[in-house]
Amino acid sequence: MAVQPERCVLKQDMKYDREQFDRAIWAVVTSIPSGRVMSYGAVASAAGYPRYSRMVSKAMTRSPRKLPWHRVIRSDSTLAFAVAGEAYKKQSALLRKEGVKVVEGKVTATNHAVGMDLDQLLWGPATDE
DNA sequence: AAACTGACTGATC
DNA sequence: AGATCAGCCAGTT
Repeated sequence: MAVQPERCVLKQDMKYDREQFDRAIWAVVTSIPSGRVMSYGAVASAAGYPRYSRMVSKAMTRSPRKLPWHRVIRSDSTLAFAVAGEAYKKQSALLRKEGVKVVEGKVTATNHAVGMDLDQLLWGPATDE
């Protein structure tokens, strides 16, 4: 099905301002609770920038503060770094330390609800209770 | 300025 | 389930 010609809910003629964008992204990432994860796309949308999933990582890299970057994963629940790479291993370790189950580079459950369906695994301000 | 590059995604096969 | 693909959009060559 052809989902989304209508570009979700947000500003499609908004002007991209990096400063502002970064702040919004940092705020969302910071709000992800320990033991929960969120996809790049979900972070972007929650920040008010649907379709900007690819920019999320850039914004996080630019952050002067330490963000819980390890809680951001792909929408298919896999980790975004190269398998076996340093970052990949670090992320898995950090997540597991928070009670998140990571199997073969894939988050199978968070400590919020072990064994839930993939859809419900991703935490977001809009979908969380 | 044009081409190439990703810590991405949803659809399709 | 796993691989491919076109679409995505600013950043980097």
